[in-house]
Amino acid sequence: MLSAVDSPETPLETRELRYFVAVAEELHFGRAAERLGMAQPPLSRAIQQLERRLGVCLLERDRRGVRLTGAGEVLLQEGRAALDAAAAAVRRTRRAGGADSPGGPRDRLVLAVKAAASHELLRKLLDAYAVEPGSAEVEVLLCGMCEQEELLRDGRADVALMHTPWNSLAGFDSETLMTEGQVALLPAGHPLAARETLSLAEVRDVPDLPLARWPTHGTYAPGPGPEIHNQTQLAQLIALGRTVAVVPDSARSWLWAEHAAVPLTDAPPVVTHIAWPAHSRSLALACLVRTATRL
Amino acid sequence: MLSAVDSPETPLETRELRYFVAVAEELHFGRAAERLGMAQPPLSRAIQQLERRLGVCLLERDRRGVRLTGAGEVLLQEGRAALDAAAAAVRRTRRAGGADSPGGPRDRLVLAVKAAASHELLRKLLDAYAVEPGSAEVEVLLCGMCEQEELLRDGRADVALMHTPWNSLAGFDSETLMTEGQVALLPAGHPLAARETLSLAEVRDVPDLPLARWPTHGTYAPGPGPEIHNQTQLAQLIALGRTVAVVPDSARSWLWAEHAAVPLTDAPPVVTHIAWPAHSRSLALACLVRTATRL
DNA sequence: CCCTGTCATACCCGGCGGGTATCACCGCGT
DNA sequence: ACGCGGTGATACCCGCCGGGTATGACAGGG
Repeated sequence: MLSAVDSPETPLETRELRYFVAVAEELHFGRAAERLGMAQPPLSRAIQQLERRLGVCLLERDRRGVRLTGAGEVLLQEGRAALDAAAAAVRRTRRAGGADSPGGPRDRLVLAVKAAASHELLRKLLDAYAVEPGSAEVEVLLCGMCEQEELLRDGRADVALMHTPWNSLAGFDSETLMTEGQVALLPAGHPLAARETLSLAEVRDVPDLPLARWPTHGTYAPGPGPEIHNQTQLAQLIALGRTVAVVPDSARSWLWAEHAAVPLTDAPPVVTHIAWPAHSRSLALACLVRTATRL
Repeated sequence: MLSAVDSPETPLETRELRYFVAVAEELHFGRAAERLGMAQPPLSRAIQQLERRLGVCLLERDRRGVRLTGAGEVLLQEGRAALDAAAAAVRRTRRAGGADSPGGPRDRLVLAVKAAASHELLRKLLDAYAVEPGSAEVEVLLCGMCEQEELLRDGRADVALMHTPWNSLAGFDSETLMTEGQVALLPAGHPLAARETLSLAEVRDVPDLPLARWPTHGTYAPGPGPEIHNQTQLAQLIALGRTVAVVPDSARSWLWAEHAAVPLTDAPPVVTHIAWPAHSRSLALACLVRTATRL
């Protein structure tokens, strides 16, 4: 009631964002406070202050738990992005601080790649880049299926190999490297393994072979198939005749004798991109991108 | 190859970022402090703390003034982005707070358009959108030549019409709307006005007609021509025979009798895009984009 | 009913962000 | 050469606010 409209530019500290994001993710003040390493009352107070400062109701406190309002959803998303940006600022500054050359910052690149991605492309890229004149040391950061975006956003990586449609290129600069089709991966002895081609619908409807489920941003879509954590596990399950999977053509390079690959007619093509944070101005990065597009 | 030990994750408050950005932009602690509405000593101390926390030297204090180190340049750029993200979080949350509909946030869109942009496209877009089922109220925010990117980044706008090569689409999602050539705009009586076509080199080298200079991000490139602030001024100067300008085809809609437009053979085409912050999930926005791409 | 688990309130304290006064240092003017 | 102005750095103090502990209000469940 006192400072009703204190609003003219109150820039919102990252501490407040961290607090809100924690609460919004946990939907529970106690757990959020624990995660933040603090007590619950000051956290409650901080969120209240935040709501008053924004003049917006962010959470609906039902006696039993907490729910996000529409504005809360927005702040959760935007707040995560802002926190990522701040974290990226710290990481990139620290990295630039080591070797201090005013013209072109950092002579080291962190490249994020799916652990399950095609090894061949990566190998060719690294080999070609290593002999480039402007090349820098490249640290390869192997990650899970959908982590590249986060790594790039929060500064843990400088550049990534991404695969649409699984990764989103939103918010990054990117160049297309290659396009490939997809194949159904099934046990060699299965009746469908003899087919020349298959459709997605056929693969999905095999009664004795539930389609394997990959994690998307840490969570698994509901379904009958097994939850896949890594490529070896998937290969094993297919060899055992327990599941079928839809994978890019390049997965053929790691097929077992017990596997069969059948081209899919209507699966979306998988496009490999090299992506980096918008507005990057590192010479080493530009050189890597150039090398990649020329491979 | 292993990442070095980052210090125990000190997430960097936006206050510190504001301080550093101010100092980095002013390159002067006194002026920066004044701009921040505070005294100089605490600002010095804050920057020192920041440098110690990051373990990086950001500024080179020469007795006379201050210069940025390489790491400082990085932090300036990244810090601005992070501050924009935080500001955007505040603005978008406030806007979402008004009408609280948990499914689709905000039923109002702010569209940023160059004041000098083609009126026709905008008119068609707004008319077509108004009759769409999922449409929202659209506030048109007229801005200068290069402000759309900042408006979109810091949340003052939800969507923008941009024109490459002047605007950069880096960091945004976008769709292409139209492509047009460019023409030379010169006084009707000028000898070159009778030509069928011209080349950029010819336009640049007219001795009595220096090429007009548009601001790029608030600053003017050096050159002999007059500095242009708005379309009316440009039209006047051309009509007076004082300058020549290179403008998109669509500028023909506002030609005066005293003007002549001659197509350029080698000018880069101007592409109009509709762009919005990556990861926007507003239904109203999606509908606007769909409308735009269809007309 | 009481017990449990939730978030909110009340109150206190210490740290730190910010202000004032001052210093150390250099370039420059006469 | 010397003082002067202007730079950023240091010293010190204080008030605010972020955070902790204790407790309250209120719902659901045994």
